[in-house]
Amino acid sequence: MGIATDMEVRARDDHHASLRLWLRLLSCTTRIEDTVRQRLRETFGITLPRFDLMAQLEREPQGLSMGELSRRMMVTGGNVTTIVDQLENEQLVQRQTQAGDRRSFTVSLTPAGRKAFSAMAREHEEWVVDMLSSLSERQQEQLYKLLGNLKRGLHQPSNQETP
Amino acid sequence: MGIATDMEVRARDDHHASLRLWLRLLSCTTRIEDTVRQRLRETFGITLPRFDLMAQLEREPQGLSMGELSRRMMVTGGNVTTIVDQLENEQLVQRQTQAGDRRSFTVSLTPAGRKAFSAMAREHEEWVVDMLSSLSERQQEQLYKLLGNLKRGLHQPSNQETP
DNA sequence: TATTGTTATACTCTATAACTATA
DNA sequence: TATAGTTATAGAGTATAACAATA
Repeated sequence: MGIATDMEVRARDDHHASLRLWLRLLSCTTRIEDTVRQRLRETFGITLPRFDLMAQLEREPQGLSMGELSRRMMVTGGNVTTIVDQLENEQLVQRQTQAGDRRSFTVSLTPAGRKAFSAMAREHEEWVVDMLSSLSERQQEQLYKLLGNLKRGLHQPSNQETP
Repeated sequence: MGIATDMEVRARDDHHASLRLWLRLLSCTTRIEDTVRQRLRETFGITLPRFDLMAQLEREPQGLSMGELSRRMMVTGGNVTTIVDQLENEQLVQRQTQAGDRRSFTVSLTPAGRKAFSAMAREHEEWVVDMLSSLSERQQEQLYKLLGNLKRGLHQPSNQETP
């Protein structure tokens, strides 16, 4: 499984502060992500991509097309087909044909899927709350804001060919 | 390639603030990591695990055993064997037999490996500096400190069975 | 027996590309 | 022709387990 390399160990004194920051960011995230992944598997026998797909559907009770799922998950279509096939086998999601365009389906959670997802989401949230609990509410807010700035900065690839 | 799902879209109003923070953390990290991975491949034809292994060796000029590499990279031994095999084929690292214990080797960078790594590391650092450049120096410091707190908190699994 | 490392194998996640059926 | 989705395949990246050589 691997519970996260401590990549931060790579940082050396002569490295730029930004690099140290990045390695620390990577190290924290990987550690949390690996824990979540492992617990989702152990507790619910589900993988992160499948959990994510169900989360997408939970937000859209009216359902989503395969293409829209593919776009939202930033994953190519073939992969969505595979995940939906699995979840459909377990009767957690359903494909419904669309009137109007017979090439396309609407995928949505089944009642069983909604129920299963909500149990998983509850646990998942507890894990995350617990793992972040070493930061005060105020610190979490600060972190949230800083990451917001970072994220906005990443939006434009920031390849400003220095003129 | 995939340049990072925007997982943050999963966050909903009724979700705990910690969950939103986690999704944002994941989203930022994934986006940077995917970019780095892609550029390492395009620019140097190298994967992240191979880059990481070379980084480990660069920090230890006297070399490391396979087992120690496996521990530091938090990856099982078979995988280290594969990576070292590849890098040895390209003459970037070398295995040297140890006097004293003939089961074990010392792996270290060759001069060519040192040279190649230092060129890659320089570029890599530039990419990172650029991607983080939307944050001021002061903001980066703040972020670094907050993540330090978080990381310390993660060290003990924080499974404090609430009494 | 225990340890170091290798080999063989499998599974998850992702991508690309050829294909089918509609439109 | 173009689009929605599927199938087939490949390649990272990881794990486990059986194995060989040495301690």
